[in-house]
Amino acid sequence: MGRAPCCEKVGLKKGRWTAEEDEILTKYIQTHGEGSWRSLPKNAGLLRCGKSCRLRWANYLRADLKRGNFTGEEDELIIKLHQSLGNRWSLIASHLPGRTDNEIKNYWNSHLSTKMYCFRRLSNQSLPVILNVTERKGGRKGMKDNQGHSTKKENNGNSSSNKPMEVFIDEVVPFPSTPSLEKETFPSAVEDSMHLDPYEEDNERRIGVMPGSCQHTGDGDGYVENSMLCPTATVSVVEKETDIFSLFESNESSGMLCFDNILDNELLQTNGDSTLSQWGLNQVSVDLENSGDLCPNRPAAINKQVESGDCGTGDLTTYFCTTSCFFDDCEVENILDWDWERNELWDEKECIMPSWLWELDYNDKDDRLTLENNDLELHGSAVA
DNA sequence: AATCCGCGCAACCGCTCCGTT
DNA sequence: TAACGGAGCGGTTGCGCGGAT
Repeated sequence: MGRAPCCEKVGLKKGRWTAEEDEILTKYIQTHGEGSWRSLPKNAGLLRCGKSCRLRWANYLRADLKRGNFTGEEDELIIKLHQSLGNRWSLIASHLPGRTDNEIKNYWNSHLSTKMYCFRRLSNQSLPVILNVTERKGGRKGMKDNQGHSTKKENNGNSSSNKPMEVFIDEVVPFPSTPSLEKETFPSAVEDSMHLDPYEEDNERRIGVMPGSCQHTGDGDGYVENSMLCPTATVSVVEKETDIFSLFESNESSGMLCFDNILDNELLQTNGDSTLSQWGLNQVSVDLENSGDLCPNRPAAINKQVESGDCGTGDLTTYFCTTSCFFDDCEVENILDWDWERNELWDEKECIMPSWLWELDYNDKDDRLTLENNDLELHGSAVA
């Protein structure tokens, strides 16, 4: 027994709104104001469901709506808010004047979420795997046949409605979680990109690329603001027998295991001898007020905050970085920053896009971001 | 020129929340 | 306190445009 319909559906029009309908709805709301959506269609003389009227008004006809592409600032804000709030689109929209929840949701699903490179543990596999999450493929779907029936195939109970985000797996690669698994296949692109053989003499050492983020951790009043400033690819060296995936907490909403989950949980509460540093990551605190000159070794967003002076007395901000860029005065080996304008990952120092992160068959070694042996030494000594 | 395919986005659906009776 | 109904939210669908073949 289903739920009673929200309105009498018989005889109601569905589908795209016409200009005439828009005009009727707009004039009615301008005269009578918003609200009473259930009775509105009847009173206004529209053959539409009240919900449909509300949606049309809220998402399209309202005068205060902003049109046009999302700006870089809006992108950043959406990412940041989504990190904190999850899929609460209406809440996110309330922070972006002129943007609707529907618009932001669509934008997130089509632009922002699809380039995330995430880790995921498949339920039927004992070994963690790396999934290459690529952009959504497939054109029209669910087309109707000429009788107007949906042609969508049944999926044997694996309803996509249970999956918040579609994930397309190009390649599944077993991830060696401990040295005892050292002969497992290692992601070729990762291995290759390092110009290192992870299986040579020093077998204690293991190289991995973890998609990550710079993490901004509040203002000293005990509140941890889980806001992501930028996703930063972190090159880390793992020296101890640690199952990285034991650190991951399942993302409740998507089931994806993302690097941010690590930062959201245990790593935020760690100290110098923690698992954080085992992974070649260090927590760096910056005194925003007294930080002096801008440091190229910091994430750009931190420097931007310092530069703008957008901070109060004694404000501290914290971010995580690889060991090689831990010290402000040391030589930076690599800081990979997401370029929201280009929608690409860039090496801030070399000004190149490390395409090996996305293209597993990338062959042009000259343009490739490299991690030389001395980087490895730097990682190793600092971790120790 | 015709067809296919990828994608953006408007709109629908079903559920939950919350105020009222 | 329970029942009811309106409003709002988030997930999903599918239309239509434009580029590729």
